Amino acid sequence: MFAIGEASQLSGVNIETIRFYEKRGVVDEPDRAPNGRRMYTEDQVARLRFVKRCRELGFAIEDIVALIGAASKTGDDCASVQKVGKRHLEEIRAKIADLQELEARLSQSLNECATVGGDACPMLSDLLRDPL
Amino acid sequence: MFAIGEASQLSGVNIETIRFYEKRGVVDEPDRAPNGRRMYTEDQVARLRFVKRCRELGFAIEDIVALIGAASKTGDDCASVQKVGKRHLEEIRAKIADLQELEARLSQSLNECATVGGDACPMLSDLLRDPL
DNA sequence: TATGACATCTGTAGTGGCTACAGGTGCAAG
DNA sequence: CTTGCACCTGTAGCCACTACAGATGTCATA
Repeated sequence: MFAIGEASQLSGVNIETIRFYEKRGVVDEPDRAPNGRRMYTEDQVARLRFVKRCRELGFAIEDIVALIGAASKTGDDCASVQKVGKRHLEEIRAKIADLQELEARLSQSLNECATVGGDACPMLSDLLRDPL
Repeated sequence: MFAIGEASQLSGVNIETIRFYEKRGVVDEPDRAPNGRRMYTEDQVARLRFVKRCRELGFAIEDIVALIGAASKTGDDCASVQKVGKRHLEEIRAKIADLQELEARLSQSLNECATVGGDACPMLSDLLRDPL
């Protein structure tokens, strides 16, 4: 059994975040020691690690709860997992596309700004197009 | 002079968001009609459009305030604008790189999930590596 | 035994950039 | 007169945390 500080170190999840996950129902409430402190089993620490990896992959908490639900079914509900994963992958791809467009627009403005030199900043002109 | 609804339509900025920008000092407080309603000049509407374009490019509100400050100087403070723009561009590029790595990891997991079929979901196994 | 340094506890507030209400005023048309 | 709309203020909610404040417990050392 591990105290919350140990669980935090072992899982890489911040102490405050562990308590936050508990409040949100992402992880179960652990048993308490007689002095009221949280005591974690190895399995509970493993779940914290799982949540951490999912967050690193950008999954929303809601999705993670669903993934845990799918994993808890006997034999894993692979279809559900795939559904959540695919949707998330599409979101990531859409975000990448958005950001790449931003990148193109912004770097063009900045390029003009670097090559032209004068009174009115070309990047601002791009953004303004009308008087401020 | 435009009422807030007109200003919203002309600028593309939501009414609630206009009031929010005012509270945050992104745009100046407009004059009020005798009945207390906000009345916007063309310039104020143009500034709302400016803020909108900056937000579309992903600039933080704090950055936008700085950009407006630079634009208000006589002759535009092009150096400041470039500095803010370059920093933001770097952030965007960093985000793209992050997301591309996520994309790679996630799509690999999903691929395995699609090709393999069995009791334990390979995507979950990827995420778990330890017992839940 | 007293002291001080930690670890943990609960609960609340702040972050960013809005959005969504609740509850009120003002004004014109039917 | 009432319906309906635009507007007003102020507050709470979203997401996933993070950062306190203030209390209590635990442990090692002087």
